[in-house]
Amino acid sequence: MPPDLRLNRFLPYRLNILSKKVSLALATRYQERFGLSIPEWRVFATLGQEQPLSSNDIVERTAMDKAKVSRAVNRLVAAGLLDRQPHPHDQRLLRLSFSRKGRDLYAQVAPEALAWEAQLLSVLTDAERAQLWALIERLEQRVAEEIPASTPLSDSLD
Amino acid sequence: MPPDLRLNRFLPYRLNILSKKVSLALATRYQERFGLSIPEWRVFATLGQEQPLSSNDIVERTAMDKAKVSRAVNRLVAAGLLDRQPHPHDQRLLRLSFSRKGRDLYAQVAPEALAWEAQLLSVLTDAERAQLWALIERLEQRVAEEIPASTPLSDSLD
DNA sequence: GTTTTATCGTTTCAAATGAAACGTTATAAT
DNA sequence: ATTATAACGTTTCATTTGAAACGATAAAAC
Repeated sequence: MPPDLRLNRFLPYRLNILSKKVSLALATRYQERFGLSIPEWRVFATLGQEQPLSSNDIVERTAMDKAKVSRAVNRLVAAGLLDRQPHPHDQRLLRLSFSRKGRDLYAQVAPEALAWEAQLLSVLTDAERAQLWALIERLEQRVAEEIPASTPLSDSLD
Repeated sequence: MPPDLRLNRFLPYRLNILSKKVSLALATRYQERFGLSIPEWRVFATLGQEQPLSSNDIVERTAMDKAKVSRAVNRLVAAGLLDRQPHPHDQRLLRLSFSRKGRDLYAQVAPEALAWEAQLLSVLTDAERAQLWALIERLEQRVAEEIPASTPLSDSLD
């Protein structure tokens, strides 16, 4: 008797596919309209929340590899979207923040990202949306117990 | 006024993190206990559903790149887990199926994967689990509308 | 029947990835 | 104070990646 593992009812599989599709759909827009790669967008959006931030802060908040963050930050600085200053009290840290140009771009990108998300979530009722967040929360907390804290979540895992 | 994009309430972001964590937790087990990488596991599990399958069938079912599938299949064949035969009526196709060894391994791996998933899902009630599947289904269908059909879902997208 | 055109799986190659080593700066231990 | 240890961000380098080119087979067009 074969074990009853149906892939389309296997959570890791379905989550992976869903997550990829969502990322792909959104990434296409970032790329085409604003020239941002995914890692760049992640860094950029993170700074949209809170500024200034060190590279390491971004690593923690995005679960990206620090080399990847370093490269994305460099590209964003080179593109004139971020300012990078040394931290006054700790020379190891960077103080990353939006440049004027970065702030302007964020003001364009963020509403569009939100609108896109709203459109996606419009297939759900308010109650279902609330459920969704609750479920994600619970699952993430549960799975985090199995992972040594602060393990970088590499891309090669899916 | 800054746009109100809170990343921990932004679905693409949360899905990506959750998906990565789940994959990481599970991948660690596959790797340590059975020596299977993620792409290998994906191919392997897909064949667990249905046999024989061509490489292309696997590409369609897993949303993996065909080069990646090709390489994973080669490794699995080299490891003696799969049999690869030419298709009798179409020389372009391969007929991939479990070898004896592959079937034995699957009989070991699959129940463990299911048990792990059950443990993860044990934080949810039956009703919540049903909700989860329904939500995933709806979202995936919705987002699929924005993606040109059969776009390969590359890893670099997260 | 011959010639396109399409499909399948592999291979090639440039780009992206991430583990580890590194230089630099800060903190802890003695 | 000196020394050892740790943290931050960059760089190096071997591996993985996927887009495109490829050879081989099949189907379609003519």
